[in-house]
Amino acid sequence: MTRQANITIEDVAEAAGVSRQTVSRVINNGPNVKQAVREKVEAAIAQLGYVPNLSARRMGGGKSYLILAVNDRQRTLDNWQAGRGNDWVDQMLYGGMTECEKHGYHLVFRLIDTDTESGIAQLSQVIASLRPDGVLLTPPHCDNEELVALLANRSIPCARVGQHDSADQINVFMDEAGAAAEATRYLLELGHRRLAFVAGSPEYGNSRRRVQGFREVLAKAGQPEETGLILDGDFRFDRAVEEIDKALASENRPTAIIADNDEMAFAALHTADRHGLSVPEQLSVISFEDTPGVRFSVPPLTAIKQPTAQMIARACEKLIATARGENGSGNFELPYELVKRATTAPPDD
Amino acid sequence: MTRQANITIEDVAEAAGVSRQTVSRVINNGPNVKQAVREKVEAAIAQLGYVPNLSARRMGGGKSYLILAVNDRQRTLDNWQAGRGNDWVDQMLYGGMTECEKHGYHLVFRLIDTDTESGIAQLSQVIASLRPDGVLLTPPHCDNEELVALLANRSIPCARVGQHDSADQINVFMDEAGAAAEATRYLLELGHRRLAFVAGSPEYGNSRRRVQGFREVLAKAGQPEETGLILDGDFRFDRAVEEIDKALASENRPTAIIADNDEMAFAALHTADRHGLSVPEQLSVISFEDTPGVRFSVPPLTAIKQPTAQMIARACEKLIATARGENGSGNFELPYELVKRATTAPPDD
DNA sequence: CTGAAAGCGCTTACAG
DNA sequence: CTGAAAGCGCTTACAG
Repeated sequence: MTRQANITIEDVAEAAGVSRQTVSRVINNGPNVKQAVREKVEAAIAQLGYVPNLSARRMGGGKSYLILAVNDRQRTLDNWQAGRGNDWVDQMLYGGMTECEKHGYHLVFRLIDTDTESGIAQLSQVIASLRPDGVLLTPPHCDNEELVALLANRSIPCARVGQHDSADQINVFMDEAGAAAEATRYLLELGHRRLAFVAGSPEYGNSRRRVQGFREVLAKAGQPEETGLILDGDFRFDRAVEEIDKALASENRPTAIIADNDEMAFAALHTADRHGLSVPEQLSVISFEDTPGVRFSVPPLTAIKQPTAQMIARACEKLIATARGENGSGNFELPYELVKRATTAPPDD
Repeated sequence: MTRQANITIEDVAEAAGVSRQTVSRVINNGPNVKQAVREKVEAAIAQLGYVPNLSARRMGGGKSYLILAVNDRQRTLDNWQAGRGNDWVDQMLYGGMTECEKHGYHLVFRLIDTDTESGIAQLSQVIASLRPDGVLLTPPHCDNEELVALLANRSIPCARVGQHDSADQINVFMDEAGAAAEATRYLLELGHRRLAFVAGSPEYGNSRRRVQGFREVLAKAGQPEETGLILDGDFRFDRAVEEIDKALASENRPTAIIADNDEMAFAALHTADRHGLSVPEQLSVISFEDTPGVRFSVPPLTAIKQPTAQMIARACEKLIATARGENGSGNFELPYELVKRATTAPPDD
């Protein structure tokens, strides 16, 4: 093991008997290097244990080899603080780090406010400081056109995870409306006729798309208006309990509930219990997330499993391709899965 | 909002009518700047929306404003892949990101192999490339003297989270032996006389310390040798099931089990069920972690709650202090907590 | 208290 | 196919 620190491109050049420039070509896989020279340089690099200094590369006008992954600040912090875990973040890191590593990139994870004004300030700050080669926006930031415009203005490639079909960019998503539709059809097939959808925040485009998928299936099935109740949640337990409580207390209470996330699905379980309704016999529940708690819940929740890690990985891949001068933009849809567990069954009555 | 991109120190200097040097003094809170000049510069910075370029700062010989947080590669990846969540990582990010942000630092999270040879290679790689101002090592890396030596050799401050009392460094930890002792005493007080401790990997110093705390309490209580059974686990479910299975099948089966992590505690719950033993009536279980799944498990697990986020935050704080030229080294013990839930009770027989 | 100079380790045009 | 020059945006000594 070579213990000597701070080996520079100059050291490699000297050891290989070439110019600094040629070494640069080799480490950047540039053209115009004779095979013999390339090998000599590579040998010197290996022998000295040379690793290019990222800051210098960036300063030289090259790339930063940094991908910035941005997530919703308040929700992430809340989840962490409550010790609730945060599977979405875990899967972001999983998909993002492994993909970045593959290409010699580093992933920097950041939390940014949902409020547009401070979000803009925070994002400007971090991109000015880090100068990432690409920025990855997740919900709800992926729906924020001001953030997207800021990035465009600074000529930083942007990947929107959870955003559909916006032009000239990298959009990675799953078919949210389709997933909601599939969950709805499944409940219909089980025989349910009074369904409720506990929506998350309308700030999230995905929430809107799911509500839409839910509605369309019911309309197509020729169900009357009151078949599909929309409850206005905000992704949180307490608010969901309130809304579900009212719904279950009504005369024509729903026999099945689709929740926009796990926390609200737990709220459904909780509220059903308070109303003395057994799950799934008297109330079916489907969640729109599939975090670890879901599988351990009692009973284990039927849920839509999102391809989070895969979406983030794809976004990073396309961002890196773009940084390399290839055209990475496009729309990439990844498959979800409806995982049937123990909270869904035909209605009792 | 100033949309102009790439504002440099030169622009600020010009706007404020001072030299680049003076601006540098202001942004680095250096001495020797007249109040009036400082204010003029600060106004220019605010007006232009100037944010220093990190790469340039590093290149100029300054700090990188990067803290590298290192975690066990294989275990982290396994947890993520299994969709099991990873509360330790979440809490690392929570404590690390918030603390780093406070000081204008960025946290970079990295996975490094436990195997010393590739671990060394990966760590050299990433520090040569990123040049962080400090590196934070978690178990089991915090116990790896080669890694610590590598960092010392490169003059990069190192904080060991989970390492106790190593000289001349930043060590942050909780009293692992004390926590194991407290859990053990609690079981003894409940009336248990045949206890088992499912140990994690001996690669982890903390595992060894806990086993020690467990043994000492039993010895002090004058319990005979066979009172405290040590089961050799490896933190994983399957292996723990095997070991616990054997223990529960024995004639003098333990009436209480302390597991070195949640997964093995779940294994205890699972195995108890297979043996027709009810928890806590016929078997008490205490876990040495307190991840979200634990609170949702049936029954909810009694557990030692580790101050993970706080330890990481403290480590970052001390690393940043050291980077600033202050002496951050020392030993910092943070408090744990025994959270009593539903898996512990007096023994039945 | 303030500024002019040198240099960090690269890459990007530009020559040859 | 290869090299010499310039420059990226800062900070660190060094002058004054």
